[in-house]
Amino acid sequence: MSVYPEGDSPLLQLQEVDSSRLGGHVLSPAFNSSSPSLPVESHPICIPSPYTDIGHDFTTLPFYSPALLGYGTSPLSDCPSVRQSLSPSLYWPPHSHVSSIALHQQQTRLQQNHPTGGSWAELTPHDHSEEENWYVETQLCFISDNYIILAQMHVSALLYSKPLAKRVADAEETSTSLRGKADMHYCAVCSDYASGYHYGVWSCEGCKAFFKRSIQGHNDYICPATNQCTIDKNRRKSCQACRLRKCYEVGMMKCGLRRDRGSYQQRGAQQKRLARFSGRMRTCGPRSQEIKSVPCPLGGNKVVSIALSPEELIARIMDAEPPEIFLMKDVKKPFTEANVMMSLTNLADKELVHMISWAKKIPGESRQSLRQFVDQTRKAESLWIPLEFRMGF
Amino acid sequence: MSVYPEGDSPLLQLQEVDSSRLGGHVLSPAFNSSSPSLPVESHPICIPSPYTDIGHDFTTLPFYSPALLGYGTSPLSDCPSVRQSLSPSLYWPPHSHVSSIALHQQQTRLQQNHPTGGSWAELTPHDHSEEENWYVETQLCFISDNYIILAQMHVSALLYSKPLAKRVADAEETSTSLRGKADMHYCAVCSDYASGYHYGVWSCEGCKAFFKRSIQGHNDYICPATNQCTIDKNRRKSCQACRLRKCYEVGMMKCGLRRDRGSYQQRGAQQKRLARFSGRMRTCGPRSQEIKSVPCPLGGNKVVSIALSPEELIARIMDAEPPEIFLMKDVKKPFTEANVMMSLTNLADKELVHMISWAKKIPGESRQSLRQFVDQTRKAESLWIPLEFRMGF
DNA sequence: GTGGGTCAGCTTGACCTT
DNA sequence: CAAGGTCAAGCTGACCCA
Ligand SMILES: [Zn+2]
Ligand SMILES: [Zn+2]
Ligand SMILES: [Zn+2]
Ligand SMILES: [Zn+2]
Repeated sequence: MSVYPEGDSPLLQLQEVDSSRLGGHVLSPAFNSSSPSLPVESHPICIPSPYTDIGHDFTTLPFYSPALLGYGTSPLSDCPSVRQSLSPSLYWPPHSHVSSIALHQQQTRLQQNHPTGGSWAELTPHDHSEEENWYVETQLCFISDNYIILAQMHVSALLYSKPLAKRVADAEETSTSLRGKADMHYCAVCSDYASGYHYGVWSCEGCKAFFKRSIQGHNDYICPATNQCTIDKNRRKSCQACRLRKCYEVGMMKCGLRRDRGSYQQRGAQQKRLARFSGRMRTCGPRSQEIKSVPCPLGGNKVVSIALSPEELIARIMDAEPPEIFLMKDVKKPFTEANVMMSLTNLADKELVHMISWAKKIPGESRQSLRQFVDQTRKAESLWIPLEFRMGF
Repeated sequence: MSVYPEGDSPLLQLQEVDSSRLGGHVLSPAFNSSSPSLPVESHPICIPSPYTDIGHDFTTLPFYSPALLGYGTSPLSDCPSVRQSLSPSLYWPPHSHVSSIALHQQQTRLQQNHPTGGSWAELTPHDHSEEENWYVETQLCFISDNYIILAQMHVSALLYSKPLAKRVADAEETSTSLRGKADMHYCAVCSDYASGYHYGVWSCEGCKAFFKRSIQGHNDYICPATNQCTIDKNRRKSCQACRLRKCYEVGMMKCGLRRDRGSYQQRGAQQKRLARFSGRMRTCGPRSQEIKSVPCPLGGNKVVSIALSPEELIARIMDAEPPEIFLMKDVKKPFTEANVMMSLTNLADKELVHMISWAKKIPGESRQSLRQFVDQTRKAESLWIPLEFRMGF
């Protein structure tokens, strides 16, 4: 039975990798703190570049509303409020519009030409009193037979207390200052002079207010062109859709990046699975992916093409268990904030790929919703711009 | 058989034409020695756009190498010295490489912060008791059937010390007639319900008012995309530039006079300037565009899908007659070099847009080369960013 | 120092006047 | 009837405050 026809798989290159290394890990909560010898890392995961295909129609992509990447503390925090604001990684509200997804590269590249500083290299273990736990989380939920399959992935890392993006930006600024513009920041959205660090990025008053209005109310914008409008100081008013898209693209979030330090103590037992890495970073922990199957209260009344016994279903789910992924091998030395962040993002990319691949192997009704998910993800992959794009590597 | 064995020769041909023309015309020795300004050659152009798609290859773009646009003094001008100071920065030296277009943004940004020249800032309206006639010229050459179509556009502008609206009107007035076309009751611009026949076309209240405002005042719009925005009821507000362009394309005109279909009107001795307005086009005043058709010596025997009689070809060309564009409305006071340059650039931008639009209406073999032209131009459109970007406003 | 509110200035277009 | 005027409504962003 092929849950997902091979020909339709948009991520063939990834599935192939996944298939080759399906291990015996089955829903295991066990945490192997470090296995640097795992072969997973040796496979470069190729996320299709968002900059190659500009012919996509993004107008129906209901994906972008919340940030795709959620950075924050305490990924498994018990505080719902925190989680709600941080975990929306791949959660998109039904009402959200997708018209704002297409990337625009020029503006992004604008910020790229500064090698991120090495401030992080100075970090030493005793500095961790202010460290925060950043994470990237992805989750997928769909119906499989009579169950609701919920997959959660997250990659976490300990970072310094200061918001990473800002630290990177500051590092860039330091680099920039070498050219004489000491304390001048530019809006990550429109390249105008930034008035401050708003909603997680350096931005101008206009983009700040625009984003504020967008997240507060009206935001169903339509691009008159192809969702690739240039957003700069003079043209930012011309296309709201692309402006909002770019706001998200550069990392603007409704919830500010600053987290209250107290969340650090809120880590529960589950969080302890997370392992530290070199004293300042956590790997993805045991199984960064969790799979939960709960009875579907609605009763799978929808068509289930192939009925599976509980045992068979379990077997398939177990068989679909994805490989472990570890961050350590990806991280380049020195452990600059930039390097860590890039590795973290790459790891999140892999997580997403594995999750999709995993979901394909879950039998049953999931195919339809999975199809949707994959389509959206494929289009949304542009969001997973590796850090080098967003941070100037 | 191709008249241009190279395949890409039409544009090269254009280049040659430009070069020769530039040497003989634009660079005419009209300069007044009293001008303190830098000579033309000392201002290599750059119009580098930071917003250019870096992934594009501009090395094969022959369009911009030598000056496609000639900015210079009008042969009729009485104040060459001032003109000289204006013209330089929009010249492309023949040796310039297009590949240099794709510049890094930061680099450009730094360059932007240095407005070129300041001598002009001292110019004040009272210095312009003599009227000056500036013009922007654009030309396009391609093969249409067995003809080489050479289109030349130039826009002349009069700079006065006083508001020039009346002068403009004087220059534009031409009595024409127009025949109502059909039962069209939808806006020709945005497809909304038309409220009447405004400015020569069926149009809605919105487009009517928009066009009114545009011809009355501020109309230096900038398209955030590639001048190809979709203009409909929902998106017409998103791109003023494309909306105005479409207004002109569908035949809106300031004078709003209707022309009888098929009526011919001779203009000039050299060529007949037949003003046919098939329900939407009109001729309004002296035409700034000249169309020359000469037999192609190489005998373009390539496929001509539709054979047109000379009369038909002429008719089509006449039908494609673009609107007039005047600079005066755009120029902001004071007449600083920056303001004038910005207006000139905007004007050239509009010219290019209109020229492409015009070329699309020319039948025959031109389609292919036009396609190339448009594609390249589209890529190069980022070059046409108004001055405020290049001069750091 | 940032999130959010404020409101003058601008654009739009339905409606009105000439 | 159409050109041109009017102005409420919506958007923008500089400014302000907590
Ligand atoms: Zn901005
Ligand atoms: Zn857009
Ligand atoms: Zn309309
Ligand atoms: Zn446009």
